[in-house]
Amino acid sequence: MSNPRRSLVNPIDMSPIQAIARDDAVLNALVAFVRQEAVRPGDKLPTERILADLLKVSRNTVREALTRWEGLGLVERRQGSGTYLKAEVSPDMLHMPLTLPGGQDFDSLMQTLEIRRALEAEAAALCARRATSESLAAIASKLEVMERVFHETNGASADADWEFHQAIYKASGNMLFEQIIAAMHGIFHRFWEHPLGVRDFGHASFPYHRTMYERIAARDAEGARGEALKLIATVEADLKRGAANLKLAGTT
Amino acid sequence: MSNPRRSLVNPIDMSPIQAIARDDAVLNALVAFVRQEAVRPGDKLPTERILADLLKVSRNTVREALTRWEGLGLVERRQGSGTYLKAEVSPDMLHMPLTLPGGQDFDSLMQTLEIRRALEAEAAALCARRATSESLAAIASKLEVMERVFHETNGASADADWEFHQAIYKASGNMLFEQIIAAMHGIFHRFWEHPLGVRDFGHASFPYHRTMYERIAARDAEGARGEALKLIATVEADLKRGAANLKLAGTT
DNA sequence: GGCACCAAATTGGTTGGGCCATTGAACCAC
DNA sequence: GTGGTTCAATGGCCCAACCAATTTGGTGCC
Repeated sequence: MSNPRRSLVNPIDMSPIQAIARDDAVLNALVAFVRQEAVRPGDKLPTERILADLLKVSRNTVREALTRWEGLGLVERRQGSGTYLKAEVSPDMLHMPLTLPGGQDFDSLMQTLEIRRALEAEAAALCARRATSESLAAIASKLEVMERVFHETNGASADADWEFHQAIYKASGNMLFEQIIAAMHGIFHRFWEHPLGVRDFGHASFPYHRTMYERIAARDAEGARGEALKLIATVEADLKRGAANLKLAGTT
Repeated sequence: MSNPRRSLVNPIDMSPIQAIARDDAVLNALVAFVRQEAVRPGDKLPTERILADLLKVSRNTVREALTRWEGLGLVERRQGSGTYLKAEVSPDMLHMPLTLPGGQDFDSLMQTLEIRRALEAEAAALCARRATSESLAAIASKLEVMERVFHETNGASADADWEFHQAIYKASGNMLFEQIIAAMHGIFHRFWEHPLGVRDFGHASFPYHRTMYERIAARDAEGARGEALKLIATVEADLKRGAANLKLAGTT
């Protein structure tokens, strides 16, 4: 036979690289494609069948790669239509999926609010320092829409409200604020599906949107932070009110 | 963007009709299985073939579901061995995939620091209000270890430093702080593998650990917040110093 | 018994084929 | 135009293999 001790001493032949990562290669190719073709968020990506043929891999492999991106919120798939880019991608992007327990109970909601209070205040302060005239105009526009919808619908301005806040996060120059707070906001939306007796939830926060905007427009960072804190405080009060209702209803 | 006329006419809100998602059902079933069988992180999950047969779906569908979880870091697959749980799962988990472009440059690190500044300050304030005597003792213990290691090793107390901060997050009574800041911390450390010329990085923050602890022990929420801000400020200064070095080195 | 070695069973990774449900656009009747 | 119909494109799912890495268990040699 051959040398029986070969396994103990391995002088050369160390090429462990490139051993795997078939579907990772698909994603890298997709990143290259996006850059080369200047695909913008919202644009359509090549179909799975075309990608499979182009990259000489099975369509199933393409699907698993896209499934990973879908889980990370980078693409959106619409059956019968196509796959669309949802966020910017670049070769050296850092994906950091964070999963944390997000219950539906009062304590969990209160915890998300504590996170939001910290971030909302900081975002408002940063926004006051960094907002460009364009982003200020965008914020003002969202504010006006929100106020108009609020009066027209007698307070049902949740969507416009959220867009106003998002404009502030964008203007803060740090997209992490928007991403993290968006996750917290998602919990609240699942919460509102189960209505809990607080009819005017969020109404008390209404006036602080304009005062916060005014402090931002005045480049008053600490003032903006203060108004943001007042705004969150009203939401916390509403939440506690709802928790009280829930406790009453639960003990019947 | 939004439809400005919708509010005038029809306030009906249809359900977000969505027949089913086959692979979502697989994940839900897996969550149920994990809870029922008390699977702990590190344990092995059923094989793909068994799951497919058990849930009466194709193995391909099982794979797509697991691929999503793998992308979120919830499971780890080892070819030839099996699929292993990597983190706790619960029916109402909050997935927060964060993506920041160019995770290695100065701007990205600065963004993570801005998040950490907001959260660190709030956590310190909450900790000052809520810490029990036990958690206070734990924080003091971590502080002493850190200070001792700092002097013994001439400043190489990064791990002990981190444990001190974690003790504060735990004492804040809101685990979201620890988890989110841990993610930010992870980015920082990954970057620190590439040393960048700042030899005494983090040394300036040393004295503020004790002052922050003293404000917490004194139940002085705003004082603790202030010390936390000072601490982060020194890290920001160090980072800017490193960025200056990097720019010099990069333009040669 | 203890150890190195080898071969089969197990398990995730990939392939290529196929069918179904949904979408959207072109087309047609009214 | 309006409203339906047809039809190709596309993602969702299934099937039955085979490949590659790992584990496992046995075998034979000290």
